[in-house]
Amino acid sequence: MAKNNKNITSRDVDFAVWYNDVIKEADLIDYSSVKGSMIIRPYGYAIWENMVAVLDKMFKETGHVNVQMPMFIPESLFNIEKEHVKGFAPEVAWVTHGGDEKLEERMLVRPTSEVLFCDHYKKIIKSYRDLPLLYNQWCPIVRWEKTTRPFLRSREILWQEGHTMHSSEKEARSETLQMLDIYTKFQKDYLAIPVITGRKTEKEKFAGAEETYTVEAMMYDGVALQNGTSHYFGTGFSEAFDIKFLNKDNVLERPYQTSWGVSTRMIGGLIMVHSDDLGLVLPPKIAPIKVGIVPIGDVKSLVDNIENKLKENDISFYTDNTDKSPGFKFAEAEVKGYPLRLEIGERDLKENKITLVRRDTLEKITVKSDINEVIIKTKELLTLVQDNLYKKAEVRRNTMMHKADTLDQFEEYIKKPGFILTSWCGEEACELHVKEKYGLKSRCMPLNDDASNKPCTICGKFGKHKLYYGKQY
RNA sequence: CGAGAAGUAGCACAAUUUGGCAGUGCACUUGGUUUGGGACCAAGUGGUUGCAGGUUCAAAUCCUGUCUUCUCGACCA
Repeated sequence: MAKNNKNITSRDVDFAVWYNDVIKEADLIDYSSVKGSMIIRPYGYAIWENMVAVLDKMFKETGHVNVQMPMFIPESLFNIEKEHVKGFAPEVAWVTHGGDEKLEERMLVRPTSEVLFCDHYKKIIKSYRDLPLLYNQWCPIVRWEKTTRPFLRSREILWQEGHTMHSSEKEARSETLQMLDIYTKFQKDYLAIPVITGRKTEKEKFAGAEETYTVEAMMYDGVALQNGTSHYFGTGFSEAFDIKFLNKDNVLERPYQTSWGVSTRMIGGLIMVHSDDLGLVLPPKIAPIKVGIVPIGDVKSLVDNIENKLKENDISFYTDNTDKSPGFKFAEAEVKGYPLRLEIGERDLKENKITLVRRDTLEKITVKSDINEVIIKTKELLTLVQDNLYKKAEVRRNTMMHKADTLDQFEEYIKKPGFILTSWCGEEACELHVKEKYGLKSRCMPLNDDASNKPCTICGKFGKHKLYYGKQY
C-alpha cells in the first residue's frame, strides 16, 4: 500500500508547506491576482455550503432571521464608536473615488458590520415590542491583513455575522452564550473538532465589546486557531448610536447588543486538525462527497444499483469512471478526503465481495456484494469515521494541553507545542510580560472555571482566573 | 509593514552565472493496448518567460519599479 503522496510534503517535515500542498492538491482554492483574496473552487465551496446549511438551520431554529446589509460604510458612521474605530482603523480598505470623481466623504468596505446594523436598528427600534431583533447575515467582509494565508487569514473573508438587540442585559448575555454554544456544538458534532471555549481577556477582546467569548481549536501542530467568536456589547453601541426603546413602564432604555461570527477559516481548521500526508480527510457530516466509488473492470450494473441505493439513502457519492488506473483513483480519492471508498472490482465480485476503505484509518473492510449489506455497512462506517475523527483529535489535543502551576513548569512547557493552562492574577501587565518574554498570547479564560485559588503562575500574586496560553495562527 | 527567497506551459523544474532559435518530465488531446496502489506505446496541443519601463544590434538572462507567492518577525479573526 502506498504510504505517501508524491505531491504532498509530509506534515511532520514542514507543516506550513504541507497545508498549502493539501489545499492545492484537493482543488480547494486557487490564488487570485489580489493578495489575500482567494478563489474558492467548487470542491472547497461545497464544504463551505455544507457548513452554511447546518449553521443556518441552527440559527433559524433559535429564532434568527437573515438580512443583507450594505458593504460600504461612510467614514462618519464608522467613527461613531471610538473603541471600535481604534481596533479596526489600521486594517480597513477605503473607497475614495466613484469613477473619476473623488468622493465627498470616503467610505470603507465593511470589516464587520456593527455600525451598519446599529444605524439601521436606530430607525426600527422604538418599543420593547420590537425586541429582540435577531439578525444574521452571510456575506464577505474585507480586512487589510498584512500576512495572508489561504482560509486562515485573508483580506476578503467569507463569513456569517449575527447582530442582535435585546431589552435586557440578562437576555443579551444569554444570547451571547447560546451562540457560543451553537458554535461549540457545530464544531464538535459536524467538524469533529474539539474546542476550548472561554472568555477573552480585556487585552484580547473585540474592539468595542464588553466581553468576547471564543471557540479555540488546536491544530495538529499544537497551534491555536480562533474558530469563532461571540461578543456581548452591553449598551456601548446603543449609547454611541443613540438607540432607545420604550420599556413596559413607558421609560426610555438602551437596548443590549450582541454579535457573533464564524468564517471560512473553519475550513482551514478542518484541514489542520484531520488531514494527513495523503491529503484531505473530511468528517462525513461535512464532506461534500461521503463515498468515492472506484469501479475496476466491467462492474457497471452493480455500480448502478449501489448508486441508486445511495441516492435513496441520501448519501452523496462520486463514481470515478475515468480511464485512469485503479491506483491513481485510490490516491485521488484519498487526496479529496472522501470519508469512505468503495472498491468494486471484478476480482472481488467473483467471490461476491466488495471492499470498503476508511479514509481515517485506511482500513480495508470486505462485505458481501449484496446491496443492502453494502448500504448498512456504509452507514455504519460513516458513523465510525465521524466518531473516530473526533476522538483522535481529542486525544491528540489532550496530549498537548499542559497545566503550569509554577513559572518553572511554564518555562518547561513553552518548549513544547500546545496550550498551557495557567493561574492568572488578572492583571494585564502579567499577560503582556508573557507575550514579550515568551511570545505567547493568551487564548481564553475557560468558561466554567474562572475562579482559581492557586497563585498566579507568572507573578505569584493571588490568582483570580484560569488562563490558557498558546501560539496562534 | 520589516528581513529574506522565489516567479519560465495547468504542475515541478532547466536555460540566467558568461545576453544570441524557450526546453525537459508530469498533466492535457487523439488513437491503440491496459486496469486491485499514482499503467504503456505512438502522434499532438499548449509560452508576449508575473506586469511595466530602461540598457542593447539582440533580454527569460542585465538595471529600475511594481504585483503575487513562500519563510521569519511585527500586526491581526
